[in-house]
Amino acid sequence: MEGCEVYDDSHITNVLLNNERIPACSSQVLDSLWVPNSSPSFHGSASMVNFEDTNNTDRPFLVDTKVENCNDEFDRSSIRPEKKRRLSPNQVQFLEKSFEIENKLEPDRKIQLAKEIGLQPRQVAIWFQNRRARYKTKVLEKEYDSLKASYDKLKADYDNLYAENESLKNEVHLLTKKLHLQESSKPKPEPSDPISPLDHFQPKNPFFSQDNVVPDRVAYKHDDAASSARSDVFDSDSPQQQHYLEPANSCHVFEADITSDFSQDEDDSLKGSFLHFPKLEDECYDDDLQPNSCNLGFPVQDQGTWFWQY
DNA sequence: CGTTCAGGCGCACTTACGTCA
DNA sequence: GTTGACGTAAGTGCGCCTGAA
Repeated sequence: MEGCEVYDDSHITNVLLNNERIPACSSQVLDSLWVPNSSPSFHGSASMVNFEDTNNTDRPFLVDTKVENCNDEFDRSSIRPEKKRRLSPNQVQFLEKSFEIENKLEPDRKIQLAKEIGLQPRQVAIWFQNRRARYKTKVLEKEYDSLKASYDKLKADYDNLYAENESLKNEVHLLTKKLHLQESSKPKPEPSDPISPLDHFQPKNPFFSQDNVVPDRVAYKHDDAASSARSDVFDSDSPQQQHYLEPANSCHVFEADITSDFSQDEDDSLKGSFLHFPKLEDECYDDDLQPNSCNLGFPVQDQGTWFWQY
């Protein structure tokens, strides 16, 4: 490896002397700092002492290093605190290359690396530890970005489908209204049938309501004239049409007919969600309710063939 | 063979320093 | 010269594993 000859101890020592701005201290001083039996916690820092800094911060984890014969006229400054030193670019480059090969350290490899770049094995271990943490953070950030992009795309798709669904529901409702108006113009049924089929149409349907008391449907009251005109056509007492009492949601238009087509099980399983369907005005992203907001009341088995096509 | 204990390691979290705008 | 943001070396605490007693 090309770096091997670069990172011998003497080189690192020279680097410290020349590049770490160590003033008139002899190499003896440095040698004293490389004593291998110093506290294990500070092997690394001991090799990276910054003699220029005379600020003595009270960091309990920093070993005070005696520096002898170092032009020191101040007694206090003869006791130097450990200072954190950045690894040199060459050391970092070497460690990076090693990290690319294998991001975990075997003990032998750690010692070997430490020798080659003139660091303490503990420093190498710490560097790998921090490097793994940084790598993990980057990976997590990438995954987050990817997931967020997926979410945004799905949400856009959902919003488009929701809008399309609303449009279709409105269309269905208008057509239904038209159909019933046509039927109402037909001859009256036999006297034996006291309740006209059209009577099933509850005036409480938001689009036909006259005595609408639900606050969020106040807007429909502006259409009182029209709805009162229809109210003489539609009877309001049919119990079969209680669904229309539900919150304003045009997707319930078909409910009466559809539920009659359901098997009993399907009916039971779906009733609850029909009865709790949220208002149109609500942003309805609830997972439990969402499917029903789009099914228009059609049987589930039918939806499978056309609704979830993508 | 099972248990205990020390030592090492990795990870998450934190602190403090160095650098730069 | 000061300050705040940011990157990073290193400390701390915890859990896990392993080998020796």
